[in-house]
Amino acid sequence: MRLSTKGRYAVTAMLDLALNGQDGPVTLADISENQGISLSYLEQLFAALRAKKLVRGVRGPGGGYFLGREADEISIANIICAVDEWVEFTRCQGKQDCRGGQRCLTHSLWDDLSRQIYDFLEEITLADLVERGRNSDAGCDRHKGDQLLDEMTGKAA
Amino acid sequence: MRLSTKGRYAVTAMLDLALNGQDGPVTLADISENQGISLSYLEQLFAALRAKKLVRGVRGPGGGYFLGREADEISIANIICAVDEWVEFTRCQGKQDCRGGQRCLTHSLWDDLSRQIYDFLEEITLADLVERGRNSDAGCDRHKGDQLLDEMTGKAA
DNA sequence: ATTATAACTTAGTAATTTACTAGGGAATTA
DNA sequence: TAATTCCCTAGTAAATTACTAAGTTATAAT
Repeated sequence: MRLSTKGRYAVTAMLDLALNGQDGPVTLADISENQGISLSYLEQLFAALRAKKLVRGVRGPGGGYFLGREADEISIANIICAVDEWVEFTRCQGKQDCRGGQRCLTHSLWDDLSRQIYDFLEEITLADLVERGRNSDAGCDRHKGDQLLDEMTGKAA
Repeated sequence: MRLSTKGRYAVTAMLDLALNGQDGPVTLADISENQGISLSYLEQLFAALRAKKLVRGVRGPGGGYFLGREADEISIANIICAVDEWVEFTRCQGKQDCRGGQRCLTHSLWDDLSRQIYDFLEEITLADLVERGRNSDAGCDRHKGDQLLDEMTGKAA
């Protein structure tokens, strides 16, 4: 089990697709600028996401990326697993002896926890996040950037 | 938000304390051998845990470490935070502009998720893990270490 | 057809984090 | 006094992260 900034990059990039992929594909160049992640690093992340069919690429001019499935069919666990490959279960696999059960016991307790976290993240989908964000008026502090923000998001001034 | 092998080390070490700290303190040397973590690395981890009052050290011969509070008063979030210092909230803090709301929106959605994970881990205590492990018969493959393990966990043979 | 676009691929690298080694000091017990 | 164990600092090898560079391939527009 692992959860790092790499996973965060992947999730926010996928959120970007979920939010902006309605009318046509989203280019990595766009995401790069939106999220402040280098283009080439994004390409690496998306290679992993593509391998797990979480995104679908379209080449050529006007191309870009779509979500590989509906947003409510993609869990956070799916995304994290794709880029962080957390198959880090410590079920003392033969090699490492159990040191009288003590090490093995704590490992097994950790595995239980790891499983709980996985199940938790498996239940949260991209669609959930977008939906909850919409409801709770989650946005940045609306102080001075209001006009600019409203212009871009299409709200009336 | 972050969750790495460092956090796992900290949690399993704390589990070690919870399991073996009933009758007297547990030495880092014991934990080192139990968990297969280098002594000096453990000292670094415990420096962080000590700073957050999650453990209490006793010096001198016969010394070692106790839990700083009762096992049901120590959450997994407490432990992870102590060693991984995940204060990694991306609430675009003035410096980084919002790029027309787009970056800020996904960041805020991530923060929501991060908060959800935190709340989840805040609800799980060391005592919970130990208890659930006992109930679900979580141990290693019960082949040869049975008697020894049963002795330690106090089960009848 | 040619050209521009944007996905794909590979190799290399700076920066950071992880996990450890080494060498001590300070408190406490025997 | 001596042994033990926590405590502290500095240095370092290994791994990971995040990026740069330099391409190739597929597709759409001209």
